[in-house]
Amino acid sequence: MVSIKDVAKEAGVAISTVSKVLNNYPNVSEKTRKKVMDVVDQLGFVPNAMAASLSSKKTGRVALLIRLNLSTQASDEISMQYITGAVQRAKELQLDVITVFTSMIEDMTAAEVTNYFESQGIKGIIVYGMTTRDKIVKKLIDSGNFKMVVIDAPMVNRTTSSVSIDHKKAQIDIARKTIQENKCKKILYIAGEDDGYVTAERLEGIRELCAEEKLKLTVRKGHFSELRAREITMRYAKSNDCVVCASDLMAIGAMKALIDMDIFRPVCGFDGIILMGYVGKQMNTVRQDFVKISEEAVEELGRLMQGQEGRRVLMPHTLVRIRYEDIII
Amino acid sequence: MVSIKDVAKEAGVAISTVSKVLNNYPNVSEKTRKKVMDVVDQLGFVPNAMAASLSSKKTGRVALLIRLNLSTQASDEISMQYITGAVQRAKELQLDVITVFTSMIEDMTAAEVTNYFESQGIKGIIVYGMTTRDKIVKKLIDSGNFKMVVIDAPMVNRTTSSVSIDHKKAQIDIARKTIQENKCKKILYIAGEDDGYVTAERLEGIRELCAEEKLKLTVRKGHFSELRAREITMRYAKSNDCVVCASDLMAIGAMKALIDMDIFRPVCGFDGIILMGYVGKQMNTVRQDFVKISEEAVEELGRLMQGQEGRRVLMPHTLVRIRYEDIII
DNA sequence: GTATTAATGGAAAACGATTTCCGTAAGAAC
DNA sequence: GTTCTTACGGAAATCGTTTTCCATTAATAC
Repeated sequence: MVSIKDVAKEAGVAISTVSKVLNNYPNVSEKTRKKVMDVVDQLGFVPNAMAASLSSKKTGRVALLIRLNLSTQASDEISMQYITGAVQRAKELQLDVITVFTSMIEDMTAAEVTNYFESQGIKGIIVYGMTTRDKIVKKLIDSGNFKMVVIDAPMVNRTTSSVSIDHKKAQIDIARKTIQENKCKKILYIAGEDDGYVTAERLEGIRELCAEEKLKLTVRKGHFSELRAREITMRYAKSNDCVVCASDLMAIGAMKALIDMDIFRPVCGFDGIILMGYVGKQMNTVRQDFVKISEEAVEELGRLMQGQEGRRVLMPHTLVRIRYEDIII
Repeated sequence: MVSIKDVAKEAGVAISTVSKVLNNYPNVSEKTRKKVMDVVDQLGFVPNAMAASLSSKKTGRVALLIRLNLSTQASDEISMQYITGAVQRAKELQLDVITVFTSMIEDMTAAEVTNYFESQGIKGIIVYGMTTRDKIVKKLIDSGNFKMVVIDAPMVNRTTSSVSIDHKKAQIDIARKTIQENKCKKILYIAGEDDGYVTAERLEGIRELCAEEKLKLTVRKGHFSELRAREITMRYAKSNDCVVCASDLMAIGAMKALIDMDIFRPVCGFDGIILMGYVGKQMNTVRQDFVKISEEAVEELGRLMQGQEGRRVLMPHTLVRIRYEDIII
């Protein structure tokens, strides 16, 4: 492979001059700059990233740390969209992403994880799917060795940003819409995981809405499980007139139960996954644009790596009714 | 960060001795080895991957090059499983994977792509979803700079292996099962893309089966599109008594058409995606274990990087009937 | 024409490992 | 006790960059 040395020799300048041209240093004459760039193009020179980062202590390496909740294709769809958005935007920003699943690091100590990322030259980490149980993430943040962006958790400090939609507002919006459309009074709410941030936010939303609108609210924990949601619906749907779910998968479970019971109750979900189009009934849901969220996370990470301070980024959500006709390709 | 120098000083030996211990060189006494390893553990030393690869010209970096066919969640599910398998197995083999989508490199010249991978220290590439149109992959192979594993394409040479199920046999197996169960005589076959390897293999399979069993065969191209499959079924299902599809998504489209037309025809698909469980009707399909295939691809790449020659690896497939009850969690 | 300053390019150290080559000490043979 | 091997450990070069610091040249002012 052609090195900076070859370029220097061919262009008749010193190695340091080539480096200066490549890194846009100011004190290089236009003439020299052009001469060097011509040779670079001609020789097809691309700097060796290893050498560059060893020398400069900077790298463009970033990790996407994903917690795979369940091996259902709902989680696949969401994770894949996160990956897609991150990888694409990273390429544009000249970063490269390595994907890591939390399962791969959960039996390491915090020091080991930190060392692992550091030895790989990783300077920034995007985290998705963490819960308050994941002490690793906190240690990663506390270590101060990485710039971090946490998706769907409100962690913000000097070196850490958070990116997410406003889950509380989104839950209120979609529930209000569903309730108004159907003039409901008694709400069955199927919540997510105990220790999740999004679960807490959404739950707070529905509570606030029901208090404000003076609706009766029954809350049960569905743990983001379709089966659990189905069982809960079986048990509590009769005595309520609306089923609000904290995820699409649970909404699908609820809908299946209602079909089995042969009763009608409006159901709404959360996330906007394509699977919703295949269950035969239309349901309201909140669409999160996971690709955009992920793109924004990468951009924010880039900003942090350039020295900007951490902050909270709120992304927009939309209310939709997913129809099969809209998604078939 | 703690360097090899620190370890050497602390252990009271030379830098080179530490390196020899770390890289399992033979001529180090057991005593010295232990002394060094103790210090390594104590200091939490992890070698700097940049420096190591710069010096040794070896890296553990591998790329997973994925072609996203459609942005449907069928493709999401499959891609995600490939990524999951690759990333996990790679970690175990001490490799790290960067994910790249073909869309990101398709406007580069072959030389640019090669340079890009080389400058990143990538030594091996796993390719999934290529068609004969993708000249980039051929150039990557021809460049001789990378060890490669191609999933679902029969490219094999000294430095390139292929991994896939036996698509032809799988198509024969699933079609034969469906046809025998329903005693069919006239088969409507909805094929995939014109220029795909798997399409050709599966098509050859169904042709062979129909010739052997003296069945009437009608072939139409569905381009892996649910909508196209639906239209084709609308048009040709009446005059046939079985619909064999080259993908699950097309099978779903076919099934929807049959429901609309209110006629019964056995339908079978290909891939074994979870979505099949949600369409309400049971269908036969071939299950490909994408995670395993991907794991095997990484292992094969590892073998190639250790000097083994390219070969063809055939993975097993299974015939299944996906039921909602089996997949709900 | 000389002195001063600014602009530019080059030499060399540094980054953190690997690896070759060589010197020394320990062990075996006599 | 001396010589010859062998095993082991250390010094130093190397990988391909970045970056600091210094030397040279050109430009400007007087």
